[in-house]
Amino acid sequence: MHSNTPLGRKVTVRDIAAACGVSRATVSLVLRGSPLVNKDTRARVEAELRRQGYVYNRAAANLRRRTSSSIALVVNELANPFFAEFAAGVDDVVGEAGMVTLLGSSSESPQREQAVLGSLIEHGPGGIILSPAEGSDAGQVLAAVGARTPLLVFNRELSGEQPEYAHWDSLALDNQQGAREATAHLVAQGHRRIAFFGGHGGSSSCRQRRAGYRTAMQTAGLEVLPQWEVECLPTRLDAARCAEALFANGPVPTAAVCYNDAVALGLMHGLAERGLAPGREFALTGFDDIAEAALTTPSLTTLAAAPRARGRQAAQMLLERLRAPEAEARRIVAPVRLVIRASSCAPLA
Amino acid sequence: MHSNTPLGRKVTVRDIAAACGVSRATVSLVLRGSPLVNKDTRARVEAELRRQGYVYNRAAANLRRRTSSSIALVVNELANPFFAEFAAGVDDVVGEAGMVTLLGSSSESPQREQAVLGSLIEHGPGGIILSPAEGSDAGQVLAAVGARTPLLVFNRELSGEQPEYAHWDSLALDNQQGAREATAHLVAQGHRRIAFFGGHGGSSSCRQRRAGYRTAMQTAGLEVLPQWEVECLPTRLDAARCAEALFANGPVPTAAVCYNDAVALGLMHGLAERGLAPGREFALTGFDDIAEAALTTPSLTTLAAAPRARGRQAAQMLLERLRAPEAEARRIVAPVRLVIRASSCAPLA
DNA sequence: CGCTAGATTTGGATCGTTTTAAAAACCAGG
DNA sequence: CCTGGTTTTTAAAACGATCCAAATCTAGCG
Repeated sequence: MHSNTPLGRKVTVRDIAAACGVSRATVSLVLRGSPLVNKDTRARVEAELRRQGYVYNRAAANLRRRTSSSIALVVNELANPFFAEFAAGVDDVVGEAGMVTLLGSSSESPQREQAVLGSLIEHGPGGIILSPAEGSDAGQVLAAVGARTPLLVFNRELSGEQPEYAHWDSLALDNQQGAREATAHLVAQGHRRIAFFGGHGGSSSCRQRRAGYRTAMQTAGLEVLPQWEVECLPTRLDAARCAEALFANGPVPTAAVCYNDAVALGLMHGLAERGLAPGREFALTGFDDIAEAALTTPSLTTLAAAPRARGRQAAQMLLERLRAPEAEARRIVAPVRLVIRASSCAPLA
Repeated sequence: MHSNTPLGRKVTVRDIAAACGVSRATVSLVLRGSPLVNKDTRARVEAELRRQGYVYNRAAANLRRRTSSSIALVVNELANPFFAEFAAGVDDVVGEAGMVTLLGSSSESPQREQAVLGSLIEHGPGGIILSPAEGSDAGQVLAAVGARTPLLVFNRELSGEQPEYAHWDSLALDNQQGAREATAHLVAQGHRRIAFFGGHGGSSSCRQRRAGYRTAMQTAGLEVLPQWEVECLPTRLDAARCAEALFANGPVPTAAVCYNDAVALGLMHGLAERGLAPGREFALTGFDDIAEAALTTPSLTTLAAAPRARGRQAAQMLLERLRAPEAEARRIVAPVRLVIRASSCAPLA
C-alpha cells in the first residue's frame, strides 16, 4: 500500500500529477470520479494514488468548495447512557452520509456550552445538534452559533426570549403524553393516591412530565396533594435519600410516577430500606427505558424514548435541513412508548 | 454582537482589514495576539471583529500552518457506558487543550473500523485514539492510519503481526493483576473452589484476566478444574443463561471471579433463579465498577477501572506525543482498584 | 487535407489564513 | 535635514484542492 513516504512530506495531488505526467486538475477529476477523464488516464492515476499512499485532504477541498463535511454534536453529559445512545445514533447517520461528528460536552454548564460552541463553530461544521445544558439561554446560543449554521435543538427547550427572526429545528420527546400514559396506567391498576417523584423544576422536561401527570390525575378525578410532588436531583443516590419525603405527612401514596429511570431505581432502593417491597407494596414507573430497567427486580415499567433512534432522527433532520436551508423550521415531538413491566403492580388493599 | 450579515457571505479577515483600512496581515496578527501590533490598531481591529461577528476559520489556518486542531476518537461501542465515560474523559482533555474531538464508532466490526478510520484520517486529525474492535488487525489499522498520524491504542491489543517499524503508544488496564487480586480476595475469605466465569477467549482482556485468576489460584496452591472456566457472551442475558454450567458436574464452586460486571450481574440473576442467594451462599466479583455495581443487592465487589480517568490519561498521552513525535513509544498499563462490597462473602460452611 | 464536433486535458485563479522579508513610519540625536 | 535604530505595517507567496474557460487532441467527413 503506502510505500516509501515514511518521513517525507505529505503526498498531494501535485505529487500524483507529477508522477503521472498529468495536471493537478486531472488528478482532481479522478478523485471525485468525474466521467470526463479518459479510462486509461484514470487507471494510471488511481494506481499512482495507491502506490504513493495518497490521502485526501478534505479540509482543503472544503475550503475551496465552501462546503462542510462535519456535524457538531454538543451534549450536556456524554457519560449519561441516554445521551451516549443518542450520540451513537447521531454518529451512525452522520457516518453513513460520509461526514464526521465533532463532539462537545457541556457538563450541564451554560458557560462551558458557550465555550464549546465557540470552539466547534470555528471548525466550520455544516450544522449543529445541541442538547442544551439546563438554563442555557436562547440568545447566547444563537450568538455563538451564528446565523449561517443550521441548529437543531434536542430534548430541551432553550430558555429566555426566543428571537423571532431566528428559526431552528427541534426534536423533543413527548414528555407530557408519556407521563399522562404512565399515570393513567397506574390509575387503571387501581391506584388512587399517586405521587410524582423526582426531577427538578428548572428543567423543561420535568415541567412537562409533571404537567402530564396532573392532567391525567385530573381526568381521572383524583386529587394531587402538594406533598406528593417531591423534587430531587435526577440521580439514583439523591432519589434514594428523598424517598421518605413521600411518607412524611398526610395520606401516603400507593404509587409514584417517577421523573426518570434513575430516580425510579433510587426510589426502589429507598423503599426497600424502609421495608416496603417495590412492585408489590408500592407501584412505580420510570422514564427513558435504560438498559437496566428490564433487569432489575422488580423490572421497571417505564416509557421508552429510544435514544438511539432519536439520535438517528436528529441527524437525519439536520441533513435534510442542509439540503433545504430555506425550508420552514420543523418542531418534531417524538412519541414515547409505555413499556409495562413488574414494578407497576396493583395496590394491595 | 454580530450585526448585519444575516444573509451575506461569510466574513473574513479581508472584510475586517478593508473596514479598518489595514492589511490582512495586520488583522491576522491581532487574531493571534501578536505583540507586534500597535495598541490603537489592535483596539480598532478587535472592535471591528466584534462588530462584524467574525468567526475564525480554523480549517484555513490549519491548512496554511500545516497543523491540526483535532483528535480522532474511534471506539468500538459508544453506547457502552464504559466507553461513553472514556469518551467523555477524552473530550474533556481535548477540549481543555483547545482542540476538538472527531468521533467514530466501529460497532465492534473491523470493517466498519477501517471505513471510519479512513474517513476520519481525511479530516487531518493530529492524532488518533483507538479502542479496537475485536479481531481488528494491526497491519490493516496501520495502513489506514498512515505513518504520519500518531496512534494510541486503548484497552485491547491489535491482533496479527506487529510490524516492528511501526510504533504506537498504548494504554491498557492491568487485567491480569486485577483478576489476581479479586481471586486472592476470595481465597482470603476462605474459598477453595473458585471459578472463572464469562467472557470470550477471543478477546485479549479475557485471556489476561483468566491468566491472573490462574496465577492466583496456583499461588494459593488451589486446583482449577476445567469445568470451572465457563465462557459466555459478555452480556447479562447470556451470563444468566450460562449460570448452570457451573453446577453441571463435579465439585461445585463456592465462588466465581467474573469477566466483568455485566456478567457478574447476569450470574447473580442466574443464581437467584436456582435458589442460591448471591452474596450469602455464593460469592462473586466483577470487573469495571459500573454505576450499578454499588446499587444492586447484594452490592458487587469489583475492580474499578475509572474509565473517565483513563480517557483523560489517553488524551494526555496523545497530546504529549504530539509535542514529542520522535520520543520512544509508551506502553502504559493502568492499575485497577479492588472495591470490596457485599457480594464477596465468606463461604457458608 | 482542412474543418468541426466531441472528448480530454490544463493553466491559473481561488477559498481564508499565515508567514517572511522587506518597506514604511516614527523618533531621537547630531 | 539627515542618520540609524525602533516600531508597525504590508505585499505576496504559500497551504492543497477545485473550478472555469480555454486549449489540445481525436476522429469523422466532404
